[in-house]
This record gives sequence, structure tokens and C-alpha cells, in this order.
Amino acid sequence: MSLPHAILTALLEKPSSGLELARRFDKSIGYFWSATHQQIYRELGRLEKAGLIRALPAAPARGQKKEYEVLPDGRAALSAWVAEAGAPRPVRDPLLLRMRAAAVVGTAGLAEEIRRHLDLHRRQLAEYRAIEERDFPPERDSAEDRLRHVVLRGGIGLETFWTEWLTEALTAVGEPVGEQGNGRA
Amino acid sequence: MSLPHAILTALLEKPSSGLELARRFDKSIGYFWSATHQQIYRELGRLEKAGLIRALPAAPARGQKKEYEVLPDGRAALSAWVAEAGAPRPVRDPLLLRMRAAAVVGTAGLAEEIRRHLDLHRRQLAEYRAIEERDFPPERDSAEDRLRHVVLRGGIGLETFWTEWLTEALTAVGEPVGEQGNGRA
DNA sequence: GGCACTTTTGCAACTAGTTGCATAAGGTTC
DNA sequence: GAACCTTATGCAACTAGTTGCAAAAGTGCC
Repeated sequence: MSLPHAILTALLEKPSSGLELARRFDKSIGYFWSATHQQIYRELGRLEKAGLIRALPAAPARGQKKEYEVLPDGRAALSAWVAEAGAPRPVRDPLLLRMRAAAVVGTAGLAEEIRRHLDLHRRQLAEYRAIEERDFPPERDSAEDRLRHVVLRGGIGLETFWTEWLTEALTAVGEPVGEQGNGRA
Repeated sequence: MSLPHAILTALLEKPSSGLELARRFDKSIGYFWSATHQQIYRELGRLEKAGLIRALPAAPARGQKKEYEVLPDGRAALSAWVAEAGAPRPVRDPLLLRMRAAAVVGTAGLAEEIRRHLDLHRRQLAEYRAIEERDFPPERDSAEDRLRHVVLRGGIGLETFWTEWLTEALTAVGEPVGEQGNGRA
């Protein structure tokens, strides 16, 4: 039940159309909760029917932009969700699983795949760090900024973990790797 | 497409019935890929139909245990999957999202929830460390052990990340916390 | 005005995961 | 032997997420 709340958050930050939301998801909220435009349109429909958001009075035709804004009930629902109790979700990463399968059937081809992931995570980490430098200079320190910054630091921490773990994994698979990590076996 | 492969791995480690698998998932593979008994039974059926596993010749009646073992095709499929290319999955953690929502609608009730998660992650971390001490003493160091150990170290790394991040988050929400973290506001 | 292209919204069908419940066999207790 | 518990398998219905495609409107070009 997270997607509707992710959408409410995004709409509170700025009223938007479905496509705008989809685009904004791709480069901010989507880092932690990705969604396709299909999911977003469907959810916007549900949220509107539930009376949590409404379409701004404009063209309701097919190829026409339709902007939504959050209603008081929507804000209340989001506020309640923030305090809600929820179990942390277990990890569910296929790569950890594949590593374990490799202990049984052998590591053939795995090193290549680990290197690929390592590269992707290093890129993502660099992107987060760039955002951090751009959006959170030391002088900005309102309460909202501090919260948003902590979220970003979560992303940085996770990517840091993955790069470290993948490096360790590569050694265990039998292929130690240099910093740029492209020496084929 | 990970569940069937998780099951193949578990069955290669030891032929089992559906319920046994479900139980073993709860305390090893399930740390990284949880599954309910329903999912497992359904998947066992599919894997059998696909000729990747077979039921050991025994009672095929309803309330009767039915053990499965992996066939050569199954092992081959698992082996191929280990080398397969796959995108790392984005994070999808509701707590990160809630943190961000809190920047918009306020942090009421959030500290409590963070403290609860912090507690859960600390417990999980302790559990992993206990397993590490029990199952991976320095002298055991076969190739399989090294791989399984790395997987466990992944779990340890993740839980370490979460406990650190949650502590940081708690400060940002405005409630610094002691190590045992139970001082109510 | 016709053609191609982009933007935007959306339906339909599918896969994966979850929840609730039913059914059967076997053991325990009185 | 009836009532009850545990072990074990499984169906059905649901929710969430994904993929592929279609349709309406605007934009540019000749």
C-alpha cells in the first residue's frame, strides 16, 4: 500500500498530471519506489474515486493533460500513513540468491554478472553524491531539508553497501578486481 | 523468476517435501527471498510439470508427505540462471518513502515507528552474527563455505546499514536515542 | 489537407505474491 | 470411537506490479 502514498507525497510537493508524475518518479521518489506510468494512472483513478485527490477543472478528453491536486482527506490519509506500523520488508535480491545457488552448482559466469552490478551501483552512488552536493549544501538546514537529506543518505548508504559487498563477492568467486574493474577473465 | 531457482537450490542441498521447504525458507534462504507455503506448493507443481524436479515414488495421497528431488534438467536450469543477466532491483522500502512524506506532512508518530524498526534490525543483525559464529569458524574455508559466508555477510552488511541509517533518521526526526533505544518522548 | 511524430491518457492481459480456507491423514486422549 | 490436535497438501480469490498496445489530441512539414 505504498504507491498511493508515494503519489500523494509527490502531488503535495507539486500538483501534476500523470505523465509528469511518471517522469518525476524516474528521478526522485522512484529511487526508492519505482512505478510505471500505467500504475500511476490506475492509482490516480483510484485516489480520485476515493476522494483523496481531484482533477483540476480542465479538459477531460483523452489526449489532454489532466492535473491533480491533493484534497484535505488525502493529506490526512498521508499523515496517518506516516505513523502507521509496518514490518520491514525482507531483502529479496536475486543476486544474493544466485550467489547461494553458485555454492551448489558452481560459479560459472557469475563473476561477469557481479562486475556488471558493481558498475551499476557505483554509477548510482556517484549520482546520489552529485545530488547531495547540488541540493544539500551545509548551509541549507530547515527541518524539511534535513528529512529529505536523510532519505538521500539512505540511498547513499545502500549503494555504498552494495559496492563493498559486491567487491567482497567478486573475491569469493575467485576474481579479485581493480578499482575500474574491467579485466576480463 | 527467482522463486523456482531458490527452490531448486534448496532441493539440491537436500531433497524435501513442500512443508519442509517452507520451514527451511523461514530460517535460511527466506532471509533473502521469503515465500509462503502456498507459493512453494504452486511452484513445486510447476517445476514438476516442467520436468525439472520429480516426486520421489511414495504416497501420492492428500495428507501425505511428498518428497521432491532435482533432475539433471533442473540442475542445468539453475546453473544457467546463475550466470544470467538481471537488473538490480530498486530498493522499494516504505520507510524511506514515509520519511520523505514526513518532510511534507510532518513527522508525527514517525519516531516511534523508526525505533521499532531499529529494534527489529538490531535483532536480525544479532541473529546473523550468531549464525556466522556458529557456522563459519575461521578454519572452515572450502569454496562452498566461502560463497555461503559471503551471502551471510551480505545480510550482516544490510542490517548494519539499516541500524546506522535508522539511528541517523531518528536524530533527524528530532529524537536522539540511546543504545537501548527505549526512552519514550 | 495529409502525413509523420510527440504527448498524454488509458485498456487489457499477464505474472508474482498474499490471504483465507478446505481437505486428508495420523496421533492423542478420554 | 469421538473429539481434538498436528502435519501436510492444496484450491480460490485477491492485490500489486509489469508489458504490450491503442487511441485522442497537438505539432511540424511540405
